[in-house]
Amino acid sequence: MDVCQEKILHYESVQKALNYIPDMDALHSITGIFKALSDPNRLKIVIALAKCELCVCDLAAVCGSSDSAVSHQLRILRNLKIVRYRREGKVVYYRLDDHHVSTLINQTLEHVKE
Amino acid sequence: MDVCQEKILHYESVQKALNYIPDMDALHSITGIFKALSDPNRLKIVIALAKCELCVCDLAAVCGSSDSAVSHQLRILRNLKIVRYRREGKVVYYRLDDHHVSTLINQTLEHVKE
DNA sequence: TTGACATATGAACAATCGTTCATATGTTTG
DNA sequence: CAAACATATGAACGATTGTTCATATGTCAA
Repeated sequence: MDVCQEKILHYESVQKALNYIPDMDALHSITGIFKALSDPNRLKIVIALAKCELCVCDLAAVCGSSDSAVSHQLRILRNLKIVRYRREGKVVYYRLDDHHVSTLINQTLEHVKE
Repeated sequence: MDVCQEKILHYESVQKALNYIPDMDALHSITGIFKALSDPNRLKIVIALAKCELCVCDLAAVCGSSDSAVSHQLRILRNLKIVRYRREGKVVYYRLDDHHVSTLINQTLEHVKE
């Protein structure tokens, strides 16, 4: 693993730090999760789903936004495998699919209380 | 706390979920942290600083980007009180300032290993 | 089949983001 | 003092984002 950078003041510290930087794939999957949780409406969705299964129009009520906007956001969360869904007639129920995200959200909610 | 939305299929579940949604201020400070960690270079910076104190040009080497770009990113992290710094002559040393973020990063790195 | 309903999707738009480049600030050394 | 160096900042740019609106899909009930 080469570091081709001309100006480094503390070479050993940089080498040490680089050992902790995940590879590009892992890095992108982490930032993907964080980006998903960086939008207020998406965060509301995930917090709500961390507590109970809900359908699209319920989530729209939780977020205070339109069904369409929520559906778009859910697609993003679906693609990231953060949520999963099941259809029951006309209604589609969503819930969390990633236990890492579950614990992340629960820990975050604990931190907020402090 | 009123819910003024015309279409809700599961009113009780929505009410229950709403109890867990933090107020707007808390919500924005959470999404602010997540947004900060949603950029690959900023995440690299924070991971590196979770392990050791580093100066700007060291961090540029860690990220593989320019000093200027890193400085801009550090300003964002500073404004969010995620990092703090100390000046020693010409060199400015950065380190993490928020223990919530420290534990968040360490837990995330643990999750990556699985 | 037709209408109503729940959800999904595509296009388009303003807004936000992260970089680059040029330049400014602050510090040390000669 | 001036020159060199480490860092910070402002303007500008293309790229990405989240919403809205219109429309499509899928399901049920009459």
